[in-house]
Amino acid sequence: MIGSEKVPRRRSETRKRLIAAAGELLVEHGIHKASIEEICERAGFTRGAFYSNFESVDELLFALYEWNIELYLDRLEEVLSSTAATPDVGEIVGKVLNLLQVGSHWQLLNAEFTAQALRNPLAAAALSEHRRRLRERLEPILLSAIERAGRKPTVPISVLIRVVMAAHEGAMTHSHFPDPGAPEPADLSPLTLQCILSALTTPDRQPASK
Amino acid sequence: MIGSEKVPRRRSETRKRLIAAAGELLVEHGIHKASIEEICERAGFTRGAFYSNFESVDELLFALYEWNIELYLDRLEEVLSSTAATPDVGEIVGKVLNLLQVGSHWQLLNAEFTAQALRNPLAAAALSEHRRRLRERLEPILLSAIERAGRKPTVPISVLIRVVMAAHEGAMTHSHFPDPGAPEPADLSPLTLQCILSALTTPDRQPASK
DNA sequence: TGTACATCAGTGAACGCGCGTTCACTGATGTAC
DNA sequence: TGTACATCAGTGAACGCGCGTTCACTGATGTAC
Repeated sequence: MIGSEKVPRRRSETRKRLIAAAGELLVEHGIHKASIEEICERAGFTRGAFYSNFESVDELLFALYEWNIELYLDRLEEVLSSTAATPDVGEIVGKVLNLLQVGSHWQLLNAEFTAQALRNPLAAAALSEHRRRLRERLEPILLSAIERAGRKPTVPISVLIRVVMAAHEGAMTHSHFPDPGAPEPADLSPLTLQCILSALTTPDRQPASK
Repeated sequence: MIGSEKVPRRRSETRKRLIAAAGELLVEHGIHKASIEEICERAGFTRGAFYSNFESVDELLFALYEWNIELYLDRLEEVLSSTAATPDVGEIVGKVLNLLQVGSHWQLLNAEFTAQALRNPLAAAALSEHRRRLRERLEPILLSAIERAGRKPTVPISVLIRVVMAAHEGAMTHSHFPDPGAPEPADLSPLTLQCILSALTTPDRQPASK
């Protein structure tokens, strides 16, 4: 009985190392340039180990994406527990969304998976599902932050959260390629979120903190 | 003298066909899965023609991106000339930006190049330059549309245009992966742009049209 | 205008290697009795 | 507790092909005289 857990545990450890190696290589020079041999070498296995754990490269890619979604959501939990007391709506939203994007790793993954999802329906479904889970988690936070600021949404909260997430993603992406000529805000996200929140909420009562 | 133009003209035709073939294959299954052989076959050449025209696959990819930027800007000109009379700010901006994104071809290119730009500084520079050119072209249009609506920006126009473009890109990307569960607006872009324009402009005088 | 020569874009055969895929195997771990 | 057997994760050698890269070539086009 202990044994029957031990074998799969080792097996899943191998999967994890292969997935992690694939993730590193994706960041370094893109998934599609990474060979199975390279992934296995990086993970400290021979190529046979790959075929013993995965059917195809695509299966590995999906596993990689799923794994990163879990990481993403885990980090979200962390961030939320440490910012719950922040009163300002724009600030909390920006903080939450930004802390998840430290470095460009997630953006790289996101860009590659978006490209994949635009032509592969299975990948598209995975991406939709990921966003759905993220929205689900963010909705109550956003709503309560808006309430604490003494405002209320003028559109359904589900619409508001989608607009916020989409605009934030665009702002993050664009912020990574700043205009060398114009000395503008390095990060467009706070301003963008502020626009959306002020346009799609309206004063309700006095802020709770006052 | 005529001849000295004729030879390069034929040569550039070959380049064009190779670039076009690479574009088709990028849309179909991603650039990195396309082999030089496949690109040449699609274009109706043998592999030698590739090496006669390009140093490397990367050079071809850059050419592909440049070529699409030209297409993009050309289509922009067309769209602008046919919508110049539209009075509503949000409408004109949305129309202009949306018409450029018919189908998902441009989004696919954009996603792949964004991924590339996140790790390759040369690609990043190309992307920045492309956005700069697009902004340059859009700025006066946006400004005059805002003026016609009797409003004026509350932030520098260069900031406004960046926020608009970034938010629109995010909205377009997210709109491609709708939530199967929620019956929400299929296209998030109009609402998003409306938010930004109402938050970052203020009434100036009566609208010109009234 | 005609002949001989030069240029050069694209051909297609040949080379060879990187790497995907397979598979008989090893040795560690678990199970039966 | 010990012996014999079963399972199964990962090994590593072998196969072979797809494809990147090279290069001597062909034939079309241009140039000189």
